Amino acid sequence: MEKNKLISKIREFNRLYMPMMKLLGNHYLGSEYSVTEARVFFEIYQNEGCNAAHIAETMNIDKSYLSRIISSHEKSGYIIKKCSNTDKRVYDLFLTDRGKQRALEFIKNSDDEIGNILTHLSDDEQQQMYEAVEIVMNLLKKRCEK
Amino acid sequence: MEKNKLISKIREFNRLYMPMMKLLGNHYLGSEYSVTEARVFFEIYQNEGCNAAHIAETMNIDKSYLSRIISSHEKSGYIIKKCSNTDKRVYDLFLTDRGKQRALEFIKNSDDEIGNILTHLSDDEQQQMYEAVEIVMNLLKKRCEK
DNA sequence: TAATTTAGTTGACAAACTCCACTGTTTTTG
DNA sequence: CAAAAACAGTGGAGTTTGTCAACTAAATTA
Repeated sequence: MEKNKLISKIREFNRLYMPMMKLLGNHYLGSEYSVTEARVFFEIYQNEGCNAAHIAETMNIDKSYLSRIISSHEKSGYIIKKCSNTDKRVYDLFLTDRGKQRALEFIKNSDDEIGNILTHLSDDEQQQMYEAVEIVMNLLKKRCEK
Repeated sequence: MEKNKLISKIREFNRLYMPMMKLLGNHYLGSEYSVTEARVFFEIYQNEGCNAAHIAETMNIDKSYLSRIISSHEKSGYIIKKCSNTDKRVYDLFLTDRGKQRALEFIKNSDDEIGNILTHLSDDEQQQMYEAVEIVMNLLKKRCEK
């Protein structure tokens, strides 16, 4: 009963939130990258030295497709593949300096986008928003811990 | 200062939320539909009698691609196109009974997915979540009103 | 050491999406 | 009102994005 109310609230939230955050569509925030390409980028950014198998698993994408994306990012000079010391099949993945710079640009764009959505909020409302988001996150995270 | 904290909180939220809700990837909740195809469906569900131009604008997709998606949904017996009375270029779009039924199935799947995420929450936590989501939504909506 | 599994690559293909030119209609404007 | 411009939707042809299966080479298992 209560739960159904919550569920439909969340669906309602999703319908509002996703388009507002421009999280739908194929291009990452109007960049030249597809969402998938950008995510691969961030995956390495957040987890320097990870390998393709790890990315394929966490992103749940085809390894052959991923292999090509990685090659392409490498050709663009954004990432480098270092053959692993412990396993010659594996490449450890790193962002180049240029790649890190690019990641920061992406983050800046994303922040600008979000900032834009928040312009109308007073300091007090921003505070309320922060607290509410934190509550939601903490409740969602409890699941992950199990 | 405060605002930047809020912005990075929201980015953090997005990183957690999107994969958890399975809102990334190409297929709508594991259905046979692409996310775009499913959204066209919902757009008509929520706005019976709308036309293609309207959908193309709100979804921000190519009109020729949309035209093909609409044809395909029509062939599948999910929607019908009624030539507009007032403008012979335009078709008013409606879901068939079968289409409405399909929409309900989609919603059910989505609800199940969300329900799954919430299973570990106590009644009290569900209540907290509801209130927090509502706060966020109301704050976000203020923007839309302007 | 032979059999199996794993990381990554490649080729061939299919699905998703875009671009542009076009038809027929409506609206604008001179 | 007639010509021009704008608009809704369609179709052809292409690009991009993603999938599937077969393969190489290395690591693991038995």
